[in-house]
Amino acid sequence: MEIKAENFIEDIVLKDLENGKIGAVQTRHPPEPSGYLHIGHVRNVMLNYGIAKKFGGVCNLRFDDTNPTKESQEFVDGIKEDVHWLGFDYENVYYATDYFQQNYEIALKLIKEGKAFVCDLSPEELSAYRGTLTEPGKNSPYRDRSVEENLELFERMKNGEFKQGERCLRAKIDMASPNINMRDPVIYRIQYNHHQRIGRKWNIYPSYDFSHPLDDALEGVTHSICGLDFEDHRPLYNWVVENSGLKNRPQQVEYANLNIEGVVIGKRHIKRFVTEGKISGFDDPRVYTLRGLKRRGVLPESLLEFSREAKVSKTNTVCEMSFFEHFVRDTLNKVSKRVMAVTKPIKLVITNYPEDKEEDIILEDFPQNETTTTRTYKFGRELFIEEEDFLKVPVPKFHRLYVGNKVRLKGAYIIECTGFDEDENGNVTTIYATYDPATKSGSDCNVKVKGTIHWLNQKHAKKVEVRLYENLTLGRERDENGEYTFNPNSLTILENAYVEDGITYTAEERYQFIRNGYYCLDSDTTPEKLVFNRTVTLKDSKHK
RNA sequence: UGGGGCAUAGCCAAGCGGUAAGGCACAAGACUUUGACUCUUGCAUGCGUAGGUUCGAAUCCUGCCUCCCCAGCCA
Repeated sequence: MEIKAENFIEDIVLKDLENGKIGAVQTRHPPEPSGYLHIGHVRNVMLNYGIAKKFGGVCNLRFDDTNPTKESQEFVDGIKEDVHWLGFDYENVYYATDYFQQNYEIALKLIKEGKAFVCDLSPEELSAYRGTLTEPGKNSPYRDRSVEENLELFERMKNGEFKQGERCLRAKIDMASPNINMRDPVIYRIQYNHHQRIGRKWNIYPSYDFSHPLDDALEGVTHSICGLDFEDHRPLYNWVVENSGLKNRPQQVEYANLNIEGVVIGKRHIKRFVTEGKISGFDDPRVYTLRGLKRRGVLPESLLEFSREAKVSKTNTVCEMSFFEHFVRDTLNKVSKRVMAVTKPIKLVITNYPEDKEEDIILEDFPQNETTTTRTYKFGRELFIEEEDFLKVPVPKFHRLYVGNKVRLKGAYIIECTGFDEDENGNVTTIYATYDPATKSGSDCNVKVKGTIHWLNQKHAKKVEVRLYENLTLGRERDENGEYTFNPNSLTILENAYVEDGITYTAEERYQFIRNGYYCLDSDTTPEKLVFNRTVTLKDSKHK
């Protein structure tokens, strides 16, 4: 079977394979454990695992844990869980800290070759020496220290003899480079914070620009896939690899991150809202972390499909919310149990139906599948129907209830509306209708109606809570610290709904509340109280 | 005013010198015991812009404009 490249990254990989530049592909998924994975990460995860799998290579999970001030074990565990939930199995779990000894030895080698030096400039001075976007930088006065002095100083940095920020190790490249990343970048800094994994073992930490290419080469990564924002770092990435003395030659490939219109993805903001107590946690259903999405009822298949269909390119991608929701609906439509529910109940009386009579109405859970499980509704004289399914005065193309019109009660009979009561404010209080016994669902009847509505027997309706979510967004205002405020519209909207009492709901199932959207049980559900989260609405907005 | 990128429909995107794929959204219609799903049809004389090369240009060349990224001892 011929393997075809589906995007420009696969194209690069395929060509490298074909012309023998590499023997087998190897990739890595390199999250920094400084937050939970969010929807934007899915494509990166998928690209790395997907390409490795497609071309018969391996993909390792590697935590880029070179900055203990931002990282924690909580995020390491969380990311592993999330990757697993998405459906990927990593062959190996590595940590950048695994390579600290090798990183250190390569730093020593660079110093000995005169390609790195210890700099005493303070962070502020270093910044001033770096120059600006339009002006070249100036050489550090410490740039020409002898190899011996550099070696000694670096050793003392390692031994913890200096304060944080007092000295650093820099690569000796070119202070006049138009690419700021090449102006003698810092490759090692002093760091005394406790590290979640290695404690206080090291006093010096390699920077991303130094450790990442080295770790790629050390692991045998062939293609180092990353965001567009690292394009400027590629020359430095290559410089490090070339001067490392390592024989592997990993190649950095950049692509555009995937965003969704109006969705807050920044770790910084999400963390802040958690800390400020604005949201319940990283799994708040209003936020697009994988856990938030999961709690809201989104299935991993939808995320994968979404990420696959939002094609990879190098243009800044911001897709519409409707594009994402399409995949959520598409997946849910295939797996959701169909259940009747009423959110705004209005009383319907079938005037020619006996008061004491009750009938079992059996509906299939999955009308479109072979699955034959069913649920039972009790039909009776007094029902609830959805407020919006009735209009005092019909509008054109409205096919549901109004006086004189016929509709089918889902799974039961065809009824004809005969009248209604209203209160002094003109609000409809009760609707009256007659049913036609010959039209029972399943029987051969010639009556055709355009509308079908759902219903619940008042006596068997159980009140539940439903939560609708507005996506987390940032307000326009800034607070006293200059931070964007939490948009007050990003609320949880609590509503009541009624469902059939005799049905058991479980956290594993997804439900399509007919004509109301897809729901799942929230983790706040208790035996006494059923709480549903609305995942996404049905694609039905006309004549509401 | 430096460097690095990207420009094709409302959104995402294919296209790589031979006459603009596909998906989302939208619109119309069919079907329907969910106005869902499914199906059918429509949707760029046009590829940021101005020139040039060519029998022929979204594709090649030149100029210009827009937008994104870079001045952490973050990643």
